[in-house]
Amino acid sequence: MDVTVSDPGAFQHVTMQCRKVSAILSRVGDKWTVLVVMLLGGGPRRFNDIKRQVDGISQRMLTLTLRGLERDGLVRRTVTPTIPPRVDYELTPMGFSLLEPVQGLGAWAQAHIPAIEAARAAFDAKAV
Amino acid sequence: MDVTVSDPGAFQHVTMQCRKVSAILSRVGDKWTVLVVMLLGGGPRRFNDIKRQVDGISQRMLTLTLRGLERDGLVRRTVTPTIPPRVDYELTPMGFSLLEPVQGLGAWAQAHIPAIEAARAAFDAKAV
DNA sequence: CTGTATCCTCGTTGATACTG
DNA sequence: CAGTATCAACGAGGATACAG
Repeated sequence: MDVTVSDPGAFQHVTMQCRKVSAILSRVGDKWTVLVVMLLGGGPRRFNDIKRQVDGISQRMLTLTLRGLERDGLVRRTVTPTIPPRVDYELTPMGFSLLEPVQGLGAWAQAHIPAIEAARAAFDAKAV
Repeated sequence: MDVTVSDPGAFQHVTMQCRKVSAILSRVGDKWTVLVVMLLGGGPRRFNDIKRQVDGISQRMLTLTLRGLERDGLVRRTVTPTIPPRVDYELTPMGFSLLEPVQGLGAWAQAHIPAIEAARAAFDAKAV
């Protein structure tokens, strides 16, 4: 992309855009969203499947997370009105397209875990 | 990377890793961190320069954000003990390396703003 | 200029219980 | 099974004042 960061001035007139981008980014930094998206990257899942695999998430939070993703058009919710009801969640094409940049960041994070932990240890050591 | 998401089973044994990655990702989703990192991508800045350019950030939050970045080894803090004191912040090599994946995600976000806003409008319309 | 120290509020989260 | 409703607790964040 031509989003050259080396131009400081570029930040003056994109503030508006930055807000929106920042808002979207915050969803990626969300405690559960990324985990759910990554999981759904493996294919459709039912509500309780997700709940079981995303360890530690509460029913409430899973509902909210899925609603948010659905609202943003990243996930599609399919209800099969049987008894008991069955609801499947799956990534939309846009949801899948998010997977790539997220994995890029995930790869960076994974690659730098040792360096970051070392830096923290060094920092904390200095701070007594 | 070989982080194939098409393999559902891959999530069973990387949970531990996922936690850490998720924690790092949450910093990217942080309200201010990304903005500061992007700004510093344009070169070293002084405390108040950042405060002015990252519009809306409080002194307290800027301090905390910079401390966090410094602790993680992403930003270097240089104090010049003059009167009044002068403190410069700049990205470390690791900080710069973060720029690339972050921009990847930023580009995705920017490219999908219209689609997401449309999806939200459609969703909200249905919900009455 | 560059922080630190309090206080206080608001939003987010989790636990729990209930419904279709 | 797949939610919704309600409530309590916690922590992030802003405002303000002060310090080196």
